Amino acid sequence: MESLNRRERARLERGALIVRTARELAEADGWDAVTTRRLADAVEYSQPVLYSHFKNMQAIVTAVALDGMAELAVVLREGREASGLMGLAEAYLGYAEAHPAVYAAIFTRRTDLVFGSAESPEVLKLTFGELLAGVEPHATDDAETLTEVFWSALHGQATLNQESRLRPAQRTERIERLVRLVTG
Amino acid sequence: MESLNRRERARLERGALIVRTARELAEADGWDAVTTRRLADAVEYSQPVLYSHFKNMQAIVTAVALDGMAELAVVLREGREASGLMGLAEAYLGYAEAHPAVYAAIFTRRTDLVFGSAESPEVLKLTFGELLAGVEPHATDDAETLTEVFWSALHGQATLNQESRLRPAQRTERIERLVRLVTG
DNA sequence: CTAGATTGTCTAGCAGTGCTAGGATCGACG
DNA sequence: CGTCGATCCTAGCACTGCTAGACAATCTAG
Repeated sequence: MESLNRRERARLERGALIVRTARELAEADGWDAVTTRRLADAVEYSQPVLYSHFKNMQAIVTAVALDGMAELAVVLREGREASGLMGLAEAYLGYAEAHPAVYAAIFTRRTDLVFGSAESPEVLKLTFGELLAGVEPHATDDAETLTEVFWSALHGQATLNQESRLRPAQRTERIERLVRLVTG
Repeated sequence: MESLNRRERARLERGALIVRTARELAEADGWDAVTTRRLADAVEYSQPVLYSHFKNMQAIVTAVALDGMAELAVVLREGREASGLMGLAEAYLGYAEAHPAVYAAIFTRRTDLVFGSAESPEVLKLTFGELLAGVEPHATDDAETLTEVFWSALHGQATLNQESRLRPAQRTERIERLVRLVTG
């Protein structure tokens, strides 16, 4: 399992290159600009190479999403450890703003990964666990449901912010209000 | 202004037919299934006819979104008048669940309508006004910001629900928790 | 009632999309 | 040197949104 020969390592490397490049293209010009031809050009291979690594374009987006989820979990932990629920909220929205394409890949684009089942649960549970850990100290009874409510509220702010549907000047105030609602 | 001759009335009628059909197709098979060819087929005209009514496909989606926003405003008012903030929240999420394609057209699909400016403000302000009217009685100071927080929370639940990322069994509990957070 | 202009509609096509079948190329090995 | 196998690319399919230009229907004027 451990020892991969040169070829296998090269393959893995190239798969990672594809995901990395897709992410860069998406962050630069949006997901609509990430087409198989452009992506293939950017990694300097032809389109079929993409399909030898991923089942389809959707799978590439999913790979970017999974990477992003892992990053998000780390960011959330740091924010929480630094300044509790407020730090958590700031970290969440900060990540969504700093990496809109990745956030879209995780949450707003149609994905083939099912969330509730056995598919790719570890990294999601990790992220949800961070949220739960932040909310738990302030929950009187059902912390899990409260976490879902809190998460939804953050997600709503993230997406509505992204589309400029909330007043930008009140951004921080909205976060504080939300946190205060939960902490009581 | 008032008197439109037969032709102009027929044109208006057909424009409405296009929007109505687009909405039906979207609700039936999702927006990805709403292509210019299928839509043209469904209304029994050729594709160019669509473009004599709308600048592009995006404009058709926008038209569906505007119709939906008006409907949503009505539904929100009814919910609020029937049972206050809880009725408002139920109505909002109920509409999003009952008309997922329309809700997507309004909020999650990329739209060419700018929200903060003079473009199509009436109907949006109407909707936001309903939310504001529901939140205001429970706000101690800045009702508008609190409304944005509340709206974001609803929107988050709507979208995360749609993608089965929240436990379905706790749906009602999440709404109640959210409302209780705001009402104090 | 006819000739001309205007309006309406369609056919056919472009450039781009995701995706794939088949052949070319290149390496390792006998 | 020749063969085999993996790797990769060219070329193409069916689809997308969108549009130019030909055609048909309707209205207007004489």
